[in-house]
Amino acid sequence: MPASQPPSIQRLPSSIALHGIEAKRPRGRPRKTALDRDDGNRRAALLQAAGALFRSKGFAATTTRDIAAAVGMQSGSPFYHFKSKDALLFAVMEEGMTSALARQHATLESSQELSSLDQLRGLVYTHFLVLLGPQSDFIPVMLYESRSLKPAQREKLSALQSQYENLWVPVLKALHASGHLRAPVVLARLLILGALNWSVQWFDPHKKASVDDLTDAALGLFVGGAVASP
Amino acid sequence: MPASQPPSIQRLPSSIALHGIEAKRPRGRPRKTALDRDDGNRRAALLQAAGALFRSKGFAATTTRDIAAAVGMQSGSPFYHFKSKDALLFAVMEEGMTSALARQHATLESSQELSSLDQLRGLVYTHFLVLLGPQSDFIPVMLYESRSLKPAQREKLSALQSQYENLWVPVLKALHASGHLRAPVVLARLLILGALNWSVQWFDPHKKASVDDLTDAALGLFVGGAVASP
DNA sequence: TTTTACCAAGCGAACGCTTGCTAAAAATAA
DNA sequence: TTATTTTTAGCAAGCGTTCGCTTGGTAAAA
Repeated sequence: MPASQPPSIQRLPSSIALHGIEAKRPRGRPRKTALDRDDGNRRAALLQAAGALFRSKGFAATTTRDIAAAVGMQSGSPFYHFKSKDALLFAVMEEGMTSALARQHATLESSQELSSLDQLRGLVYTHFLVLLGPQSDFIPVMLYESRSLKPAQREKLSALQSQYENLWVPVLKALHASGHLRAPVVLARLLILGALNWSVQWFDPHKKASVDDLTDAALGLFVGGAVASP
Repeated sequence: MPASQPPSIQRLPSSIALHGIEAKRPRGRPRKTALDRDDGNRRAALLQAAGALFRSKGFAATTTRDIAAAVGMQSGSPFYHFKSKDALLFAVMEEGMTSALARQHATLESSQELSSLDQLRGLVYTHFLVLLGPQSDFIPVMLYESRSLKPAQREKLSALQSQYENLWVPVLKALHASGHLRAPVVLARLLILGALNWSVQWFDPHKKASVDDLTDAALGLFVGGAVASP
């Protein structure tokens, strides 16, 4: 058995630790052969477990040991993949926000020729899916735990966040112009997103109301009895 | 170590100021005996400081030392007034919820003869005040930290909570019947309260929008473009 | 075909520090 | 005095994080 290794080993190659959403294999060489281990999945598993725990217990009340145990690791191991607990939180949020943005972009693109009203329906529906769909703890965590971030991280995230909010503005403006929306656009956006976001607190997939029902109710509430004057 | 605010004035018919939990103070003799627990302002100061800290940092991230320091005490002293950190959290929430209930009862009583629409306006306005008014960290704490409670405590609180929610139902039902509200009453209640509650996340008293503006916007959004009404 | 060198991935004990909470003593009224 | 409130000093548990070390595996040299 090889006894010991040279004294100065550079562990933790820093190029990997902080890499983005999808852990790419080291530059150049495709490292998969024969019995390829499930490699990149461990980092993703950590993200998902952390998301679920942060959501149900809160960030401060979740220990790194909890997270490790949830994916079958020992206490110190998550720190190979993430440099700190904070970094893990940030990664969860960034992942969620990036994915949500992409989904809403797709929604808007595919509803480009529809009425503003149907565009809003698309935004609302996708937003509900992002919040309440399967495996989506990431956005709720972002909504409820961003105070645990360091300022620099929060700044990065709120940039993504206002990008997301701005997607809604043109649609709401059009609805306001056509008389469907009877409230100042800025406040309307805040109130509407609030109503949707809050669903995280009470929505129960086992109850009868579906995401479709929610979408209908929301649209009825916000722009239901409208059209007003031509 | 600042934090003592000037005596804040309430803007609504309120003979029901922050009082809350059973006050067993014999009117004639203000003498304290063994059974007459402290009603001094130290306990209230602890409640208020805890509320502010729980709100800004979260329950788990707030230490009992933080709370003690905020009222100029040493680390062990809060435990003379509250038997545990949990009990302090519960007291904050119960105090807030009791006071909010009283305020809404008063609102409804004083608007009994008005139209359903104006009754809703009263409920919305008072709700905004409870959330955003001066010295009101109690309800936001309840909204965002109830997962930190023990089941027994949570149960007690959610009883108060559904009492609060049920105040809205008759008004919403009437509006639904008259065609002002275009969404199922139950979902409408959840969405509306969500929109209002979320304001805690973005409302800034230094910005131009006032609570009155918010109330107008909310009513416009929810029941704005509706049937012919006087 | 074997050896060598190296790698990513994870283990798990240990460290320094913070936490909620306690008990005794001290201070402050009544 | 006695009763109430606060300070003081600390404990035991738990926290995030570190670090020396092992493991399963690969690629290239021998």
